[in-house]
Amino acid sequence: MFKELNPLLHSELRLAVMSVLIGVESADFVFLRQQTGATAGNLSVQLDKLAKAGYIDIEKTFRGRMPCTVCRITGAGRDAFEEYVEALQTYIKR
Amino acid sequence: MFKELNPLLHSELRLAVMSVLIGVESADFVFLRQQTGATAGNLSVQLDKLAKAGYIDIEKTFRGRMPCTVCRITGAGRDAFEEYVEALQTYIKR
DNA sequence: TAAAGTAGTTTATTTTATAAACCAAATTTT
DNA sequence: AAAATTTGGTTTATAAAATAAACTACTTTA
Repeated sequence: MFKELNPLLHSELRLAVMSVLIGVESADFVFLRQQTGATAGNLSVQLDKLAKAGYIDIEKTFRGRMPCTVCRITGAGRDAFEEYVEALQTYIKR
Repeated sequence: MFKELNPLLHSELRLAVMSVLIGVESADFVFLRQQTGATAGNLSVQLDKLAKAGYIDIEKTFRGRMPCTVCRITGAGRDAFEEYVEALQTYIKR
C-alpha cells in the first residue's frame, strides 16, 4: 500500500539540500544556506548526516584562509532521492 | 524557492492516514491500522494530533459493546493536504 | 473460569530538529 | 591600531516528535 519513506530524506532541510544538489555539479555552504534559508548550525548538522549516509560528498578546503565547504551529491544519493520520490507518490497521487 | 512543509502533515503516519481518509467517506481505527501498518498506540496519538489541528473529525461510538472510532477528513484537512502536496512539488519536481 | 484477543489510551523512551553559543579568521569602524 | 562586526563554519543544549511498551476495559474462546 504505502512505501516506506527513507527517514534520512524525510526531513525538510535535508530534502531541500538534496533537491539543490541534484540540479548542480556542486554547491558550497554559503550557496546552500542561501537556497534553503537554513541557519548555519542546522545546515552543518544536516550536511554531516547526509555525508555519513553516503548521499553527499563534502570537501573542506580554503579560499585564501577562509574555510570553504563544497558539497556534491553521490550516486547513492541520487538513487535514494529517486526512491524517496517514488515512495512519496504512494501517499500523494490520487 | 522551497515552500514550507506543514509539519503536521510531514510525518509518515499522519500523511498515510490523510492519504487514506482523502479517498473514503470515513474509516475506522481498525481499517486505518490495516492500511497503514501502524501500531495502535502510534495511530491513537497521531489521530489525536490530526483532530486537534482540525484536519479530521473523530467520532467515538460503540459497535455492540466494543468501542469503535470512526474518522473523517474535514475541509480544512483537505485544503492542508492539497497545500502540502503543492509544497512538496517544489522539492521533488525536476 | 482462565487464557487469549480486540480496541483502544497513556506513559516512557529514544530520535530529531533546531537554535544558541561558540571559535577562528577577516573586514570594517573609530 | 584597537575594538567591533562580519563571515564561515562547528559544537552543545534544548525542545519537540515519533514510537514502542505498558496498561485498561471489555469480549470471546477453550
